[in-house]
Amino acid sequence: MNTNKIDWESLHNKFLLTVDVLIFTIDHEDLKVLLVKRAHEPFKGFWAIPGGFLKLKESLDIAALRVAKEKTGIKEVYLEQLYTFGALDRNTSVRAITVAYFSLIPYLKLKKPVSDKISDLQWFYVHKLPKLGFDHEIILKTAILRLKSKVGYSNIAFNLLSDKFRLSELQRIYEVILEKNLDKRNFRKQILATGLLSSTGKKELREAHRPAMLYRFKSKNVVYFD
Amino acid sequence: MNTNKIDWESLHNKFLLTVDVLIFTIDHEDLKVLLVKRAHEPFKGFWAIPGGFLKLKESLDIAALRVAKEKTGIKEVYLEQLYTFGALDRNTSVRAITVAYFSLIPYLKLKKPVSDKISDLQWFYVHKLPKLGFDHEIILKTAILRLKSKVGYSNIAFNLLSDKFRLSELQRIYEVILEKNLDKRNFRKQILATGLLSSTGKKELREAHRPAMLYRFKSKNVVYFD
DNA sequence: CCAAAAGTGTTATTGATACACCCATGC
DNA sequence: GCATGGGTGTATCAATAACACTTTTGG
Repeated sequence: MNTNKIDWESLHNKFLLTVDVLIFTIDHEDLKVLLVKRAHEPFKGFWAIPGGFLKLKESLDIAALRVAKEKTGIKEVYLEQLYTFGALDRNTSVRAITVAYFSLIPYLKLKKPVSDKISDLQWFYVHKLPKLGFDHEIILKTAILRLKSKVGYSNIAFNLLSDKFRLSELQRIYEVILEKNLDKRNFRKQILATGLLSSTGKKELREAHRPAMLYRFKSKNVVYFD
Repeated sequence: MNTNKIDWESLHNKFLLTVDVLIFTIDHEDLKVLLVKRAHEPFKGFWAIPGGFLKLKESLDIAALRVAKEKTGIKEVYLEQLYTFGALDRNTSVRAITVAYFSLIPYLKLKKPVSDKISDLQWFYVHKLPKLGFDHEIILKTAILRLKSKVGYSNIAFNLLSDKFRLSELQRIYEVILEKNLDKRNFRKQILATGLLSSTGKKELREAHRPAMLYRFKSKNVVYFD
């Protein structure tokens, strides 16, 4: 069997196969997602999850990484496959299958506002969303649910902070994702008990309160708890 | 934008998009998976996970259901999307993307041995597997892991039993999936505490021991615990 | 009466939750 | 000295884990 001999017509292979990437970050307010304003039909003018067509010589993971890099300018990002959406009515024109990924980015790595020129790329608070095209509201909800549940049994949320941080910052990340307040003492006990953090020994100064000890992650590799 | 005008060549859309379905059941021994012997290249003669090409007018879920029905003859099966596999080296010839699902079937619904004629369809204990084609060992491992973890926080395992059953049967299902023995008293306490079972009031007789109370699931809808 | 699976409660351990005050710094 | 967030320990409660004997039936 040779690639050249395949009769693609007969394989009923007329799908668009796209990879969409939900790019999340958490600022001092809330969870944010990066959206693009569509320049073409269908859903021209609507906001949508960034994505692209899968290339022939590209794995799904690499395609997702490419999209994430293109939009954020960051080379190393946390990426995880979310779900594949393939209902019949999810696109208005052509049959499209989308493999959705989500990505977590530390807010501090985004100092330069993402693509000044391209104003059709914009961060939105997930609780203040515009109208989205396609079935992207469903995809976004799926991603937020996954994030919320996975935070409970893994260290996935570490990927929303850069190397040095205060425990109170980490706690805020968890509070934003879980949408509830946590007890400071219990949080510290538990997070330190995982053994995944180490103190840098340094303290953050120049603020009008007692300086906080800075911690770092021993590794950002995802670890699953019981 | 009109479907007829799409230039499929230019979209680099030369993928095979398949839907593979891992069909599981548990007999008196262990967890089993249904495999097919491949009649054609690539991997001719190897055993593989049943699957098929996605049809143009068919959602992913429906495609998976079709495959599951074809192979088991059962209309209503539990199905769940597992993961989408799209590495470059997963197939020897053509670029193929596979959306994998898994399905759980009560052993008793399989009374008639699946497709007598088609001896290239066969159940295998997941701990006594033949050599599999493609990347199907990885897919299978992924599925087993998912099943194992999900049993811990959902009632997904209910789908491996038919309507009436003894608590000891249910316990065996859990033990097989978790690959460890459970304490009878604790298991009963916990499973009854979910409120998802109800006693039928009837007992199973004609066995050389004290007859067991038969239970049923109030619903097989998947419920997630904390 | 023997074999085989059904059924049943209590205790100990562990993990999760609730809760309030002093500390170090900048201004 | 006051405002601000940093840092710390204990007691209660809930969930989980460990553990052994009696019961009912068929043969």
